[in-house]
Amino acid sequence: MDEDWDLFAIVRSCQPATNNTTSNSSMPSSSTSDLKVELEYDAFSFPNIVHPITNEIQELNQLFTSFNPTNTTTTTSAHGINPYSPTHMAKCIGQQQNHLPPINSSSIWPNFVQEASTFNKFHNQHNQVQTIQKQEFQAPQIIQPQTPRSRKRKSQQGKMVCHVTADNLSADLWAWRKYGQKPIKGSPYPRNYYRCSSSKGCTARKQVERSNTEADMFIVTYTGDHNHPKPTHRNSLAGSTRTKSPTIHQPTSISCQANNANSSSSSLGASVEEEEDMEVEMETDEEGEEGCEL
DNA sequence: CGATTTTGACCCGCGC
DNA sequence: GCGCGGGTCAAAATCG
Repeated sequence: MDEDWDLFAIVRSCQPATNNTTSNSSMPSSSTSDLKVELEYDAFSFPNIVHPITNEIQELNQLFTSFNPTNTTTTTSAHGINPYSPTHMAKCIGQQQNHLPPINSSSIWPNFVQEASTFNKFHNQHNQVQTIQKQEFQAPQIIQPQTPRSRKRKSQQGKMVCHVTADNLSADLWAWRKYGQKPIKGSPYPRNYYRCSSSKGCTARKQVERSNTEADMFIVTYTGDHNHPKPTHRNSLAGSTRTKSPTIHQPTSISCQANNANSSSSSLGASVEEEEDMEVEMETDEEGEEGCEL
């Protein structure tokens, strides 16, 4: 069976380029890095496990979707910005990043909620001037760039960077389809490019690369916006690996290094058991981001 | 057959 | 203007 889901592929593909040639042949299991791979793989052996908290983006999405009066309807502002998109939220949150404490979820969430209220105000205002034309998530809602294919540097676009462990990687319920892999200058690990496969018109992108300094951490960069509801469970086909690497079935328990209770997020039905494993960097688009403009 | 991964080629923003 | 490098495309291979 090839149930080893795409995290394994991610992990495999995030091996240093020097090891890429051996990734398909055999999988030595003695080194510590391989043990880590097994652990990560094991975390992916349970795709049905729904992590209480998956990642910041999903929670943001849920949070702000819950604030969205239209709830299941993607709302795009007249300026082409979906105020409920993770990316846009990241931008806006980032603008108050200066007075946010360092990564401390218990204080982050109230700020999110506060932001959500602000957005709700703006959103309601925009609803008065904009007719929601689509009841479902469909491609026509996508704001097409003027050029068929935006080549704007991602570094200049709104994005959210998360430092996550493999566990958190596995907790991403969105269906991602890999569309590219590039070696990154200065990094021994390649960067993997994923797009959301849940909806054809979805512009959400995800980049995964292994951390240069912390081998057990992954740098996940989210860009773009989901224009559809979050899937309730993972697509069984999504992310299935095609390589014939031997499957590794070595049960290992997933260690939760951080079990800090988080009251603010528990109200969302999510326990933040891995908060310490996940760093979220809200990177703002410094150019042309008129605050939380809508 | 449809969906995915792989991977080389291509595009283009950006720095010099 | 040029080259580098990041991001995307798309054909081929693969799998369920």
